[in-house]
Amino acid sequence: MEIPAKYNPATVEDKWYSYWLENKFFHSEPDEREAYTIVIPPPNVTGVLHMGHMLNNTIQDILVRRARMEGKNACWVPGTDHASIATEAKVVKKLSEKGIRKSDLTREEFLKHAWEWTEEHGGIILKQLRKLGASCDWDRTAFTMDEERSNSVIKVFVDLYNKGLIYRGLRMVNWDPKAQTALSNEEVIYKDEQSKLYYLKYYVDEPAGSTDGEEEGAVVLKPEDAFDPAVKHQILHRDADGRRYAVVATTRPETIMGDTAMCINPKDPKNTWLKGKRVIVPLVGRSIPVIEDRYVEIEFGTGCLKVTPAHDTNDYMLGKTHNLETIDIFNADATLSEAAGLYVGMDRMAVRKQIVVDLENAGLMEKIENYQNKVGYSERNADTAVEPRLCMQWFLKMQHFADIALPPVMNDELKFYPSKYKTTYHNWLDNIQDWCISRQLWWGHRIPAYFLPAAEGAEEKFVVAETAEKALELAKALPGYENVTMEQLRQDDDALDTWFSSWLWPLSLFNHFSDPDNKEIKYYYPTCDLVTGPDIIFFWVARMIMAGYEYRGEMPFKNVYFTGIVRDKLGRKMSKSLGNSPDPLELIAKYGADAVRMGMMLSAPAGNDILFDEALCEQGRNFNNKIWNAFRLVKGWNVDEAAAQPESAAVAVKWFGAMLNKAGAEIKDLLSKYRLSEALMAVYKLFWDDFCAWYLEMVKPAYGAGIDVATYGATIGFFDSLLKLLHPFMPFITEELWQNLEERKAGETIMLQNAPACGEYETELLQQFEDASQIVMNVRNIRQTKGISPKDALSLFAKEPYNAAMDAVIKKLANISEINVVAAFDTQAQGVNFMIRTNEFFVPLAEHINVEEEVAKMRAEVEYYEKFLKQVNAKLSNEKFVNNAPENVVALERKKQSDATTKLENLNNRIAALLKK
RNA sequence: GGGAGCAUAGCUCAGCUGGUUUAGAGCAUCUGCCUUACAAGCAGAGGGUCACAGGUUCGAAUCCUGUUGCUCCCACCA
Repeated sequence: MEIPAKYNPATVEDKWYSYWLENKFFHSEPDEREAYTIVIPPPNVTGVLHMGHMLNNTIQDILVRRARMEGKNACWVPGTDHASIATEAKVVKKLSEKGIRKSDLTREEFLKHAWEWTEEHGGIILKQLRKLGASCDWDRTAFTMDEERSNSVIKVFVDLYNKGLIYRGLRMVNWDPKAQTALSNEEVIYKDEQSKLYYLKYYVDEPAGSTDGEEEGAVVLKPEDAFDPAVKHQILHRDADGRRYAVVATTRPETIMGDTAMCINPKDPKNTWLKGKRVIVPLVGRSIPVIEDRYVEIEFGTGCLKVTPAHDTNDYMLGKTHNLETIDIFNADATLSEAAGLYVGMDRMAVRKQIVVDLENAGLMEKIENYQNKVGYSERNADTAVEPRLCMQWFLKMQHFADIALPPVMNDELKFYPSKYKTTYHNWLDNIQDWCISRQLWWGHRIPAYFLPAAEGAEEKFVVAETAEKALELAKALPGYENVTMEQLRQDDDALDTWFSSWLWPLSLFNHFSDPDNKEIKYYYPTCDLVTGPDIIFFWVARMIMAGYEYRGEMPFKNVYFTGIVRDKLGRKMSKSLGNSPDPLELIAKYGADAVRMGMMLSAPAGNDILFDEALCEQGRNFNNKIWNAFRLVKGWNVDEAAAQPESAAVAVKWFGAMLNKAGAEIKDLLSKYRLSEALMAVYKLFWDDFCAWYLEMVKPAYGAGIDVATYGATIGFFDSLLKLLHPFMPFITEELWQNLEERKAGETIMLQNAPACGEYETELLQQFEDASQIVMNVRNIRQTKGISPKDALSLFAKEPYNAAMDAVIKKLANISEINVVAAFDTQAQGVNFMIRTNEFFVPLAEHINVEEEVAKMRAEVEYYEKFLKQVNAKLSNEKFVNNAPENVVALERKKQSDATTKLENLNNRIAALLKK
């Protein structure tokens, strides 16, 4: 059979993925085996695969495949998230391209479009996951808005409301004016921005020339004067007409129409003259009081703060404490409302530009400074600055959940990898804020609250129930509402935050809420590992833990593996605008899925960011090719029934068997600690270095000769074990080669084989081989430096004591004709000597020797060992060391001492012998 | 402003409770090879004052303190 010299992934990957699907190898049903469960972090239903998914899902697939090969009943449940705000934004955009505005549609019409979009584009990402080999149980594919998941959400909402944990309240929320919805605190991303600090003049509401409140020593500042915020005396401003004014620094001059007070710190010496006065809002002309509150930072700006309770969280708090009026000057889309009086209908950003001009023209602008501040942006609408806005929203009380979710993580019942995220988790739970769960969106789970007709001005009444029918029943039970009709009930228009469905994911996937005692949830829950990014530790991980304990009294998963963020090789985040994000599918097409998986894993220790470089995929591809060619070699051998097993092969088989046991145990240990990249590196070295570079070279028959039965059988067995160790990392090539390694029955797969058992091994054998390989490398080095071809056989002298166990191997790999064990080397012979540990070796080389060179080399060694010995001696002559250090450490130092002494003796003897001639 | 983490070879990282011959790996580099599995390869080699400064200790990359430089998270300084 002729096998091509290069591995071509494209020809095998689809074939084996279909084979796995046809045979339902990914499908899991509860049985008597131990369950191993992972629920996928559901990607956005309309999303496409990016490098982050590639990393995350590769890790999950490795864990799942490994678990399967450990005999566990592995179940990886896939699904997608409805991602309410992101998806709704996409649908709105698509509709607007067709000239349709959302406001022109009814809720039902809009949802019809959204579902169409979801069905058309949804699930593309799940198809893409197949390309990378993901072994998800596709029969279980779920969606956060399918029937079971939706019912779960509604049940939970009603339950939490009945428990008194959900409430409705007028609060300052983060408003996304583009999507026109509230956002949770977690959905706001703050970015540093270069902006301006505007210094506005607020004239005091008093006649020109007043001096009321001024103390002696008060300084009258001119606009051009430098302003020192730390001054300890009064500072005031007076214009040419003798009118006094205060200066307020603000980044948002467009909000002055909503000002209802000016605030100073009562302890601020600069501004005491303002106490009890009223000032006039520039341009607007409205008179507002000066209030005092210690919240104001004395040294910021001028120490005067404009208070706009409707448009700033802190100002809102101030407004509450000081009973200030609240003037909401913005519409929902952040244009100015009638209440503003000025600039009505203009967008806030346009108003900012215009009002600056108008203030300057009116002489009300003291100065403008450059200023760097933080501006909040919507996480899902990246170009939209959020606006603090006061409105009625639904909240979930979080303290109860923080209380139940903190202990299990802190005491390691539920483990985080890496554990540093425990601190992050702890801090967040310690300062937990109530969760704003309502969104003014249509795409999502509609809040099951129903408002009742109420008299003008009376407080709105509502009932919360799973269905409108139940709501009506509840309503009729209320005093005065006995005759209320279905038509009079009005369901809340808002939808729930996406994460309000995601936090139930491990529960709702196994139908906990419709049937809490069902067989599946009992079997698969708690799930085993969760693999996700640290960026959603609050959004998702923490909240799943809360829901898990609240509804099942049990953790949702035993371990959380936090992946890093995929960056480019310069350490920059991958982003569309930088164009530094490769398309995973293109990479797979170019290098093969196995190679890309390996490329991702090579540099991805848990929790560390991975600096992705396409060169890593190349390394993966090269490794695939290496495996492929090893296979070609082995399958190309002719088995010779009559051939006896050569000594070198017998030794090689024994040695590699030991090696495999050792590496297998190491790999198992690394995997159990989630050190996947190190586990992969261990397999890589085992295959490339130990198996290919050493073992195969040792057993390789001479050209044209056949291989004996025993060696061939052992080699096939080793290859089989290696493929199994590799399979979780590189599923496709390992299945392809495993299927061709030996006759297989229909329906067999490497996927369901047990990982090689790792038993005891002889450490002595490994040490002997270590020495032998050192000898081989020394001889090769001699050949290289002396220009001797590997084809010319050399002879080797070994000084007693010497263990000849590996002689056959040394002869074969170093092309040595004979190994002579002697008591002393012939001082007359020309050649090169070397040492392995304290053993001396000598290669006679009649004509290649330059005595001076050899002596110089050995003298350098002498120098090295003398220095070394001096250090060791110093240690050993230190009484404190000998008395305090543990016995084994002292013994080791003595061994070093005697070894170094022997080496020095050897070297000096050899130098003397060389020079004698 | 608060908190966490990091700093070891050109790059990416191991180095666990301090002691294992004056620090390891992969990649990259250099030298020699188209040797009959593989040039996507083979053989060999070079490369580090473990960020800096103190301290603890018989002994420190490892523990402590400080300094510097990065990274991330949280927080309402207009």
